[in-house]
This record gives sequence, C-alpha cells and structure tokens, in this order.
Amino acid sequence: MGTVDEPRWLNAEEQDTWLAVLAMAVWLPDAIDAQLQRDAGVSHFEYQVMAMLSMSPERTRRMSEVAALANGSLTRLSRTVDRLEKRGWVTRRPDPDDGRATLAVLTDTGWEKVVATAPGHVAEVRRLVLDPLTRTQVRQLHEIATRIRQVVQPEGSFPTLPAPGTA
Amino acid sequence: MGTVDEPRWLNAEEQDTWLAVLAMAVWLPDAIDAQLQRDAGVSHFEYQVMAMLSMSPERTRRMSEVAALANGSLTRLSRTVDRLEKRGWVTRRPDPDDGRATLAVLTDTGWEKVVATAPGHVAEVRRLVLDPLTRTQVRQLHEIATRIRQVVQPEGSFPTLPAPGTA
DNA sequence: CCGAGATACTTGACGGAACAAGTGACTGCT
DNA sequence: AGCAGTCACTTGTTCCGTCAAGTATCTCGG
Repeated sequence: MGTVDEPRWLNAEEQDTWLAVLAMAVWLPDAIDAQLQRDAGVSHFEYQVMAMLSMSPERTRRMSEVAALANGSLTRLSRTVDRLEKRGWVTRRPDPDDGRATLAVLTDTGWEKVVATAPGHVAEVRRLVLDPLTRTQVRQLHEIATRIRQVVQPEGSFPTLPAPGTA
Repeated sequence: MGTVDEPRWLNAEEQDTWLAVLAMAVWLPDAIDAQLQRDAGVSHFEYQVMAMLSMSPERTRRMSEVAALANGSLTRLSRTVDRLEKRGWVTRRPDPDDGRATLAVLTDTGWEKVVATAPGHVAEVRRLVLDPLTRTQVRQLHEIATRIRQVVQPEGSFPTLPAPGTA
C-alpha cells in the first residue's frame, strides 16, 4: 500500500530480519520470565541475581558487580535485593575493603531456592533456544550475539563471569 | 534431575551463548529506545505503533492488530494510544464493521512524525545490527530469530504485515 | 591532611505496564 | 427471537523500574 513518499525504511529482507529479531527480543525474555514466575515465583532478574551470587566465591559479590552481570541498573538491583532480603534469600553486608560498597550474600535458603529452580529454568532455555536450533546455528548465534553485544552494550559493563566458587 | 551441590546449569559453551543472547536481548532494545527517546521523544513501542499504522491501508488498523504487530498487549496499546492521541498523532474511531472494535488512525501530523523519525531509527538499526554482521550472518540471524520466534511467540499473534482484511 | 570531585550505593517521586474486572457488542444454539 | 458465551477493548489498582537527588566514603592534588 505504498504511497510514493513512504518513510524511509529497510528493504524487504532487512525488514523481515529486523522484525524477527524484534519479536525474538520481546517474546524470549517474556517466556523465560513466565516459566520462572509460574514454577518458582521469581522474576528472571531476581533469578539471575541469585544465580550469579550462587556462582560467586563465598556466594558474595558487590552490588555493582551483580548489577552488571545481570544486565541491570544499580537502582534496579537495590530494589530487587530489598525484595530478596525480605524473602530471606539474600542479605547485605558492608564491604570491609571499601566503606562505600555493599556486598550481597546468598543465604542458605537462597542457595536452596536456586538449586530448586535451576533445572526447570535450564530446561526452558534448552526448549526455547538450544534445542530448536542445529548445533551449527547455536554456534552462529553465539558469534552474532557476541558481536551485537559489543556494539550495543554500554562501555564498562562487560563482565567476565564469576571466579571459581569457594562455596 | 540429579542431586548436585551446584545448581544444574549449562556447559561452558552453552552458557556463553545464553549469556550473550541475554545481554543482546536486554541491551539492543535499550539502545533502540534510547535513540528514539533522544532524537524523537518517543518510545520504541510508540514508534512501532505509528510505523505499523503508516504502512497500513488508510493508515488505519484495528487496535488488536496493531498490538500484535507491535508485540504488545492490548492493554498496553490502549494506554499508548491514549498518549499518542494527546500528542495528536493518532485518533480512534469505531469500526463500522464490528461495534466492538476500535480503529486506530495515523493523523497527518503523525505521518509527518514517522517520516521525520524513520531515517534516524533505520540508521540505528543498521549501525547496531545490520552493519556489524556479515551478509551471511544477517541471513543466519534471520533464520535463527524466525525459528526461535516460532517456539516462543504465543499462538495467535503471528502477524503478517501488510493489508488488513479487505478480503 | 584538607577540600574538591568522583564513586557506590539508597531513596523519593513519578510514569509505564500487568492483572483483573467491567462494558458493550457479536455469535451460536435452541 | 433470546439467552449464554465469547470477543474487543477500557480502566482501576498495584507493582516495578527509572530519574534525580541525597548520603557516605574514597581519591587525589596541593
């Protein structure tokens, strides 16, 4: 239905690609959230926070590091940790090495929550992403996502995943 | 489901892939939103709504169709159209063919807004997604995203873009 | 060691999105 | 025709995340 002076846009193939990417970017997080909410009563972000802590030495990490690892703002993390503290899964304590910093610590109950929740979550990740794709596609996706991430993710928050667990 | 000390998780390669996908799924929409907010003062969702209308016959579509095309709920669309109406870019009118339905119409001002906004948005999509990848990777991404979308997107809302039912 | 500026959070105010309930309109069965 | 059930929205409430401002601590130049 193009009038001649339609807004500048992408060619058909580019647009198809972009729309598919968009739909994926919207619905995939939504589906992941839904499974966690339904089966474990936590949001994906909350789960990520606990999962990151569970993989950290002493199950402990600085707030700002956790925020970066979970791809969220410090503000958001602060509110989230409030909720997780109320549920008894995380506690805060001051960082002895830096008076400004706060350490988030996963409690034993929190650890159990992660252990109980992880299998269902992992199964969902497999079901939605890993299984429907060929091994080749998974490799391609890895490279593509890594490349886009480099372009898109704000400087500074390019996290290396947790150091070995002394848990 | 075995009993393990560590929560069941993915192997290193799978986890890398998943974390990269997650980071992309978080930061890409964020970056797209940021450009639109900065340069045009609209959210990505608002832009999508207007862009979809701009590509529709008579610049008109049913609310529920627009919602599906923009990957949003009807509730969200309703609130968003409230705002777009206040800004003079969209109007509502009842569907003559179905008294339950509401048609969203892009106004002339709204059309101009889309025309003015599209080039910057398209440039950002290219900069963040299309340009950093090889042509081959773009094709791979298309297939991968389409596949995942099939698995992840709720039944029913699998939209074809152009013409509404003048069928 | 003192003060200016940066850093690491926390918190108040605000806006947007989800859930659920409500309204009016269509459909299908009898 | 008439009622039950569904559908297409809209709206009240509530929660969550952001922005901006506040607090406490660290760093660094002089």
